[in-house]
Amino acid sequence: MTIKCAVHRHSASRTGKLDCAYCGVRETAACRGLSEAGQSEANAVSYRKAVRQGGVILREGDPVAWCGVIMSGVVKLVKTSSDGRQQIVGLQFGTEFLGQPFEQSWRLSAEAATDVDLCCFSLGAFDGLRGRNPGFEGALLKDAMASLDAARDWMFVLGRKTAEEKLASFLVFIAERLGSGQAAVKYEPPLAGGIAFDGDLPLSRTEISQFLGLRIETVSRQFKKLKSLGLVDTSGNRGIRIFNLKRLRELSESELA
Amino acid sequence: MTIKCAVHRHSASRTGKLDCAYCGVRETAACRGLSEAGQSEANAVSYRKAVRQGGVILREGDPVAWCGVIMSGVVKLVKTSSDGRQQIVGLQFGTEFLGQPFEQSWRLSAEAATDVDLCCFSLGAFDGLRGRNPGFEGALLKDAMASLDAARDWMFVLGRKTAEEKLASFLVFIAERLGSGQAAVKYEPPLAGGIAFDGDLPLSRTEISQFLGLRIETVSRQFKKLKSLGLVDTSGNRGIRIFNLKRLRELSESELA
DNA sequence: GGAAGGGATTGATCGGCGTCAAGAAAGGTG
DNA sequence: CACCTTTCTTGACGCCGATCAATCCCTTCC
Repeated sequence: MTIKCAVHRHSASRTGKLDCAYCGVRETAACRGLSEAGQSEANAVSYRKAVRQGGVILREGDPVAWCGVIMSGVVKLVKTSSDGRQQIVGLQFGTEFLGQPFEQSWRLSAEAATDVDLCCFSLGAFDGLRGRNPGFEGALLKDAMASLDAARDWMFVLGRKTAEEKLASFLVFIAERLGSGQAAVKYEPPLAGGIAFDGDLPLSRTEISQFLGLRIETVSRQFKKLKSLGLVDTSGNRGIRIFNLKRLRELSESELA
Repeated sequence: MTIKCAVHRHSASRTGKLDCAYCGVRETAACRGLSEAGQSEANAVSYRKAVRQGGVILREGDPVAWCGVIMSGVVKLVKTSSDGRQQIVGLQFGTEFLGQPFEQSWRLSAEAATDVDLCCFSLGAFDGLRGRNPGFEGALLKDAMASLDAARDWMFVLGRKTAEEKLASFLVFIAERLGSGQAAVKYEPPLAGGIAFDGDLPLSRTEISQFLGLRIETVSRQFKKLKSLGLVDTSGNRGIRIFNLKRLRELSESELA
C-alpha cells in the first residue's frame, strides 16, 4: 500500500523509508540509531496508521497503549480545560516521535492537522526495541530534548509577546519548518525569503489562534495588519504567501528599526 | 565538604547521595538506572558545583561544556529577548537533569532560585556514562519526557488562563512540588491542605511574574484578591501560607461552584 | 453551477492587564 | 537602632485584546 503525504504529496513506502526533498524526510526517527538488525526488528513489530485531516489520533485521559513516529503530515497536540478552553501545546512534523510511553494515560490529545501517516509500536514492542538498541534510545532522547526546547521557546511567545509578534512568530515558525531547507519544490524559491502555501497551510485560523493563545478575531486583525505592511498575503482559508521573511522575523523579535 | 541545601536545610554528602524527607531526594537521577559499577564511574568523573541564590549557573549563547543533575535547590530556566523581556520557561528541582548535551550553545539561561548544589559531568564523561549504562539513558529519557509534559502544561497556563488562575496555578504548583509528599517537616501538616513557606519561597514577586507571563503589579493585586478570599496569606517577601489548597486548585482550573 | 453551511472578516464596545508613578515595607549594613 | 537600598504595594489611567454581533466569503455537496 502506498500512502500519500497530504502536505508534500510524496509517497511513503511500507518499509518505513521516505524520500521527500521538501521536508527532508529521508529516514525516520525510528530508523535513526538502529542497526540493520534493529531496522528489521522495527519493521517486523511496527504497524502503520493513517489518519485523515481533522481525525483524532489519541485522546487525553485514555490509557497509553502505543507510541510511534510520524512518517508524514503535521500533528497538533492539544490541552483542554474542563470549561472547554483549548491550547495547542505543540506541532509535530514528520520524523518526530509521538507518545508518552512512561505515562499511564495520555496527558494531552493529538489530532491530525493534515493527513497523517504514523509508524506505531505497542508499548511492549517499543520497550523491547529500546532495550536492544541503545542508539534508538539515544535518538529518542535527542528528539525529546529538541521538543523540550521548542516548547520552551513557545512559552516565551505565549507569555511575553504581543498579538502582532505572536502571529509573526507563527509565520516564521511555519516557514522554517515547512518552507525552508533544500526544497520547497512546489513553492516559490526563497526569493528575498518568499515562501508560499497555496492552499495547504496545516492550520486553520481557529487553530492558529489556539496555538498563539489568542482569539480568532485577533488573528484575523493581525493578518490584516501584516498584509497592509506588505509582508504577507492570504488566499482562501489555507493559503498564505510570505513576501519578506526577514522583516517578519524582526517583527517577531521586536527588533524593528 | 558538606553542602547545605538552602531550601530544606539538609546536608549533602560528596558521594552524590542525599536523604531529605522533605523533597524526597533519596537517590539522584544520576544514580537512577546506574549499576554499582556505573555509580562508581559516575562518582569518579563527576564534580560538584555549589551556586548561591541569585547566581548564574549558565548563560544563553555560551558554548555547552557540561551537564548535570540538581542535587538540591531550585533552578530557574530563563529565556530573554533582545529588548530585555524575560520569561521563566521552567523550574527544576532536586534530582532533575539540567543540560542541553545535544546543543552547541545554551538555548536558555539558568539561575539559582535558591542555593543550589549540582553534580556535573563534562560532555565527554556524560557521553561515556550514557554509552556504557543503558539504564542511565532510559532515566534521562524519562526525565526529559516528564519535563516536556510539564512545559506543555505550563503553556496552557500562559496561553489560556487569567491572572487570577495563573497565580492560583503557581501556588498549586509550588505546593505540590515543595510542600506535599511524606515530608514538610518544618511546615504545617497538610491540615485541610494547608502549607506554609515561612521565608523560603524560592521565587520573588518579580520572578513569579516572569513565570506567569504577568507584571509584578498584577501579581501583587492577585495576591491581595486571594488573601481577601481567605485562601492564602503572605508574610514578608518570601513567606506564603496556603490555607485551602483544594479551593485554590479549583480556582486554577476555573471549576468554581 | 447553485445552495447550504462553516469558517473568516469586520465593526463596536468592554474589561483585564499593562503602564506610570508614588509610597510603604522588608531586608541588609554599619 | 538608624540608615539605605531593594522589593513590594497601591492608585490612576490607558490600551490591547476579548467579546458580541453582523456580514462576508470560501468550501463542498448536491
